[in-house]
Amino acid sequence: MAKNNSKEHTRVRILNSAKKLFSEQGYQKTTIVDISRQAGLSEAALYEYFQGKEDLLLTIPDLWVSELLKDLDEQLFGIQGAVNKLRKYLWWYLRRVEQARLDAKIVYLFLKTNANFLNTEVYANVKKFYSYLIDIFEEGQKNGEMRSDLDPRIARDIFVGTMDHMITRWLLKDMSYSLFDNLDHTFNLLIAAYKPEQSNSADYMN
Amino acid sequence: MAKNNSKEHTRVRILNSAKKLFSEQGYQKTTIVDISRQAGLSEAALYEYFQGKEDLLLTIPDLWVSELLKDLDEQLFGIQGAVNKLRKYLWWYLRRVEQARLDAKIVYLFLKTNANFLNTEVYANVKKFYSYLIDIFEEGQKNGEMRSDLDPRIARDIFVGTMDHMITRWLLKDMSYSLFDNLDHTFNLLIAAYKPEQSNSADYMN
DNA sequence: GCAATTATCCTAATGTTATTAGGAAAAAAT
DNA sequence: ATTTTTTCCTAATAACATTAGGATAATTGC
Repeated sequence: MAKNNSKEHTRVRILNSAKKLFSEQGYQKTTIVDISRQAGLSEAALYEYFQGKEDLLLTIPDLWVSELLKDLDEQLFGIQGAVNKLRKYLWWYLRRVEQARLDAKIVYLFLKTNANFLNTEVYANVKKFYSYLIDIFEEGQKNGEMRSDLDPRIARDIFVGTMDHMITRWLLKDMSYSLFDNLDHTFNLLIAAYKPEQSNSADYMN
Repeated sequence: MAKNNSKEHTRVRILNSAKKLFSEQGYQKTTIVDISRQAGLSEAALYEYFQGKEDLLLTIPDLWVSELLKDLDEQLFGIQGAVNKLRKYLWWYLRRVEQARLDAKIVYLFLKTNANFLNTEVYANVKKFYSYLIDIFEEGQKNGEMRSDLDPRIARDIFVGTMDHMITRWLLKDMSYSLFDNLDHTFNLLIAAYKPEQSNSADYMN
């Protein structure tokens, strides 16, 4: 345990250094020397723990996204109705993003660039993460919360697109405000897109 | 003219080589030697035309985006109503993207990564390009096509987010289908989000 | 037309970085 | 206490981006 512990500890230390430097200076401008110094090691020692710079870049989001995925089920457990689930999904995810800014920055700004991204575990997990939404939209259609002609994949595209855009903008603006500003309005607009065309009555539910 | 012409010609040849290679192999994996060979030059000669690799990366989108911006006014000229303008905006832009896949790939996958992006002419132009939408939403509110409580900036975020997401996905999937598949449905959903709450009648307009 | 100037290009450095070799020091196992 | 394994380090090595310095070709001014 002691061995494993210190080995794991060093690994984590390197990851955190990389995370910090990548998100501060960008992937390209961060050198292996930077990272290993920050972690209190020589460059060569770093290669005992990671295959190289790219491996480092891909491992960071891998950990974060699989952690998210694990939490997602639990968060939505017991929530009734598609709209409520959707709302929880959005609020929960944005909070996680605000809590893990560095990870988010790496995922949103540096990962897509990478040529190997599509063959990564991360990519598979991101897909799972988003495909969850499809189930929610299908549920919404079945129970009448959402319009019957809604294509769940397109509904997902709009939802994910809006989320991702908000996050990317926030990251580019140096995370200088809260992602929750005006979130209610945004959410209501999205719901309006998904809702059945209303004829009358029952507008006081919100 | 002859001088200028051949100089411009070489410049364009280099740009096209870079564009091709960046979008094929990614920015990082493309070397200056690759680019200069492809353009039929030595590495050093390339530096007569561009300051370096990064300059090359930033110049490509710069040209494309400013060209788009020039065209935009003309495209929307004479179109009546906010919904119609929005529709035209979407259809026109996606066509331009399909026609300039390499440029689009560079803008969407490699540009945001770059640390200097925010200080670029491109960034300023992208902002202009998107802020056009705000005018459209304001017009829609004034003439009653859109709900009065609509925040134009948020409406824009949803619109741009959805577009960008569609395009990014399409690029990552190797542009293997048309961006226009299901576009009508997507557009209708978005419009539903923006429209005033309808009470009755007049549902047959589409 | 011809010397002078300028534009365009090349070969050969230089410098920065990622990655590896080869082995020392420390820790763990026998 | 010796062997084995883990962890780390000081140099290489190698891939690139970028520059130096100058050759060749084109253009200009006379």
